[in-house]
Amino acid sequence: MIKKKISCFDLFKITNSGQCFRMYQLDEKTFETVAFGKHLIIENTNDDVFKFYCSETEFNNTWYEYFDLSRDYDEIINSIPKSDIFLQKAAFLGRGIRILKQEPWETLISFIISQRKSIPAIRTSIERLCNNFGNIIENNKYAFPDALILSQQSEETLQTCALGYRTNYILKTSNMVADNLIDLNKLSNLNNDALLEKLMEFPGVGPKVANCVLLFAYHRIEAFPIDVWISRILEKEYNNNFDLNYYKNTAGIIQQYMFYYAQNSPEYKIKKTK
DNA sequence: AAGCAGGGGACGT
DNA sequence: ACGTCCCCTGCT
Repeated sequence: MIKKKISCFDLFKITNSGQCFRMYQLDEKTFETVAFGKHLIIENTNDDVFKFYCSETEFNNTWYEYFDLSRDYDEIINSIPKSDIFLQKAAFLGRGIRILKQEPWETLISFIISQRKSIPAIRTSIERLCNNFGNIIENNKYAFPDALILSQQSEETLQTCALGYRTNYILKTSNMVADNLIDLNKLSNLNNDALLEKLMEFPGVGPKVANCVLLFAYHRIEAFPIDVWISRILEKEYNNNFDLNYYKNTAGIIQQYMFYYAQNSPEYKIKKTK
């Protein structure tokens, strides 16, 4: 176990930020996640003190980068202009969210699944995928299955993970990666535009999913995925006149604050037509 | 308690 | 620019 003092690190908000789907809250102060084939438990003992239940080597080699701990998020929040009242508000609410650096393969499949699904439904699908096809790590904890294993499954077998019409996307994408038509780990040296274009070669990957993979796996902080929640914000708060150029270097982080605000504010709950 | 609407889109037409 | 793809979840 190692103990760290970290500011701007809110595990509850990260768990519910919609960028990862395998992080769970165990009790008031304890969270767990599985990533990179490792199971991690973190305890938020008080204020900004955290206990990571892993070796120091594992912390340094895996989790430090995974949780983006080298970045100063307060500096980013402070750089938001006072005139942007909405973002001030959203950043205050979302303070503590960090942009995770997740595995490209897992992120790609997760966000293909995400289309037209609610977050709990996405979690269910991914959990079944891991339990059914992933390597066991320890009791009841399974790694995210690799492309080869998934490519060997039949449509019927994959359907047990409640993937719906996305089954075919995932099967084809798995085949492309298993056959090494696109090597996800070698895409890191592409610039944002080229990377986006490359990812969109996978079936079921359009601009939104590709931008999520850019941001949450390749850690391109400039990526700005626009989903239904963000477009509601851009319409309601900015009258569709949001100047993204102004926030170009931190667009992805700004996007997370917007998303979190939309998810947690009553005025953005889905309206029911009576 | 069953039935219905809607959900972090992409794709073919 | 539109309808359609599928199924889980949360509402009534």
